Amino acid sequence: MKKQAGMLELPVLGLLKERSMHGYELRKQLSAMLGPFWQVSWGSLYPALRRLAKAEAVMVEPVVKPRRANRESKKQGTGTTLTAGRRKTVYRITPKGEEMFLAMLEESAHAVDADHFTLKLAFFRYLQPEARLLLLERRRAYLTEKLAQFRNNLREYRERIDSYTLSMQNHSMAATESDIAWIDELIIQERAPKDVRPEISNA
Amino acid sequence: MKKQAGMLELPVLGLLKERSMHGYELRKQLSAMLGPFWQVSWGSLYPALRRLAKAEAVMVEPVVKPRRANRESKKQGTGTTLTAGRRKTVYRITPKGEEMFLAMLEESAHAVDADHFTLKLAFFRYLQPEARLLLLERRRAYLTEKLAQFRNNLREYRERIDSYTLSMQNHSMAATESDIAWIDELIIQERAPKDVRPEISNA
DNA sequence: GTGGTGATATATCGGTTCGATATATCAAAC
DNA sequence: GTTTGATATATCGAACCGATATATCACCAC
Repeated sequence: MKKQAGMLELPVLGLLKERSMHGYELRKQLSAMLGPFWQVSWGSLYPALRRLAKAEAVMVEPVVKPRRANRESKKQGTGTTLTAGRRKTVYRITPKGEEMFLAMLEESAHAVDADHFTLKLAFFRYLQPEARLLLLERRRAYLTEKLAQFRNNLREYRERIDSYTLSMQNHSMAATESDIAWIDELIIQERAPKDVRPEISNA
Repeated sequence: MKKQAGMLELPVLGLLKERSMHGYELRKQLSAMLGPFWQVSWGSLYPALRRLAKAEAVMVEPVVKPRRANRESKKQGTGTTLTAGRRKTVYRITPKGEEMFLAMLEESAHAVDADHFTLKLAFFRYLQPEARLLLLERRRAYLTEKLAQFRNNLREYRERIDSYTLSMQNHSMAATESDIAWIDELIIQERAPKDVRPEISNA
């Protein structure tokens, strides 16, 4: 039904791959990248970071706060307007973490439900075109199967379902069809040659 | 991000309100009602049933299997082709369970995310039109807010997001807009008088 | 200056859920 | 007769959510 199965590891590693970050910023970047429906909770993010640290996929760099102004001397020359100054725990990805990231990204199983697929898509640039197409096709097949299940389901239960529930299922089917159409666009763009530029367009 | 917070109680009580069922059938009916994306796991359904039993919202009726044919006499007259014959645990809703169901259904807070809203919608027929409109408006406001967050988000981060992620966010926004349009339809239908039939339509 | 508010930052707890797995019974196919 | 597949209940560990606690710091009003 929902989502659960070590899902944070992939995006966390993916973000740390670009630059080291601390937990709070990680969460912000996650929402920025995936949209406002993705608000990971602290109760899942921090344990996930600890798991990654334990697996030696990330290194912790406890940052000692540079104490902008000391109690005695109010204006010190060095770094007065630094952005930081607070206790932070910055995480940096390790070579082992990079391996884990790629392994998780390429693994084509489990990439099927909406959330896992979204997470992989966000790091598609690290995959080869063939690997991307594989994931896209799998996602498409999954959605097509769900659509068939919707139809079978309605064929069997339509009479027993009230109008609100029926409207919900119809909307849900339409959304699934829209998802498939979107995947199809992605597939087409993936198959389109990017380097060859037709000389017809003289705009 | 995802869904979690005693969500099964409402639909389980709602189904048992119509007729008593055992766990396995409950799961099937749940999928039939809500569609193929709703496949509750045993690990959440059975504990939920136990919670409900503990709260005296449901009663358990252990059904002794009618042993179609005894070991000695192969063909007994009574009930040869009964559909059952297996150990089952049938759950029946109690008056207290009915109260809980209505209380959970009417409570307008927390009705805001997609899953909770879907679950409430599936039992809208037990609500007054005003209560329905309240939930619909709340859901609409929530989606509108998310849409605004999408736009702010993109305004700030568009340059830093790659094309795959951008495509995903655009698709996600379109889906949210489609959700809002659907809610608007439901609101219109809810406000439309159902009894008054205009005499113009002479089809 | 000092007091309040809100953003930044990390952490933990309890309860819920998932996914996998185990174990049986029974119907029907083979 | 035996294998397969649907029915049926149950449990386990890992992961996740929501709420909550605790600080630090920037900023503004007064």
